[in-house]
Amino acid sequence: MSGIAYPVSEEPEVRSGLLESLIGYGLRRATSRMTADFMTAMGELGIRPVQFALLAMARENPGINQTSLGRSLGIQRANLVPLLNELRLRDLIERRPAPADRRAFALYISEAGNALLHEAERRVHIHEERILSRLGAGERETLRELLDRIRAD
Amino acid sequence: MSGIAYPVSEEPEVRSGLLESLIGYGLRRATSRMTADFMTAMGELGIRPVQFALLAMARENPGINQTSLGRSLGIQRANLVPLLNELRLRDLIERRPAPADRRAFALYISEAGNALLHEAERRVHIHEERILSRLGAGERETLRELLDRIRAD
DNA sequence: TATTGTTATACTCTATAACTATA
DNA sequence: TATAGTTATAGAGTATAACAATA
Repeated sequence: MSGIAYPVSEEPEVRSGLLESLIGYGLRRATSRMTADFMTAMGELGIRPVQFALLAMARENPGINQTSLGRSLGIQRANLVPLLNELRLRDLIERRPAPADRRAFALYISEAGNALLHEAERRVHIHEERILSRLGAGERETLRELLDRIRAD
Repeated sequence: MSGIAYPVSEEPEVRSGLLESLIGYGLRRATSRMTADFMTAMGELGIRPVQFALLAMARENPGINQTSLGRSLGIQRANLVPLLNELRLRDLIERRPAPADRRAFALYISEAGNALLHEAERRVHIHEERILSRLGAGERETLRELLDRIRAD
């Protein structure tokens, strides 16, 4: 007997049976690939996923405050501070005193932020189309819905 | 007109239409919740997702080397070093000279590693059952398969 | 008393470049 | 020349505790 035959010049296959059976592992790997391609898609725009999310939320919720913004994105208030500082330094968002609460700030996307988000959005759609090319429209909707049910508490 | 009526003592709903339409965002949020609950499930075992994956791979692929291990998990060789050092310090994995290549090491899960992985695996299944309770068996299989298609290149 | 925003800090994950010893 | 493992380092994500100003 010559033992197990492997294809010439390939190493023995690596097993990962347990991991492949876990949804959590599949989620991690899929998210990792998605994030890497997101960064490629943004290229010189210098927009990471978090920043894209912040700009999108600022556009859709003009005047939102930091606590509410953080809660809706799952980002802690403390971690939001440097993220928003960077966006303000780049003049992508603006901050004004909140009218009814002198502790809080009202956040707004700027003109430049709107323009950048518009281009980023265009690229995100190309990016998602590229990564999800193996999924039909119905499958994408199914996936979105299943992911939502995992997120919900 | 009194304006839009909100439920008493709740803040106005936050919109996130764009983000909710993106699979990438759904993946990030679902992974985030999954990871947090994974950590809770492991409790005092002190096992993070990466370490769980390393132990599982070492168990299923006795004698695997670091490069091959890293490639199959999507971890760079350089980042693997401190991770494996920690597992070796805790006597969860062992390293021996690779028989056919004096540059390489052969990795093996230890007795203690096997015992710990066994308990971790038990908890992981409880954890996945808890998070995926809203998904039927067919839906879980569908999700696994869709995630695999996203991971593939 | 509770909440908003902030600072400081510590861990972890990820990416890159450069080195050594072997192949 | 290429590969296995290592070191060093830097950027980014995430978590906690504590504080000042205001509610």
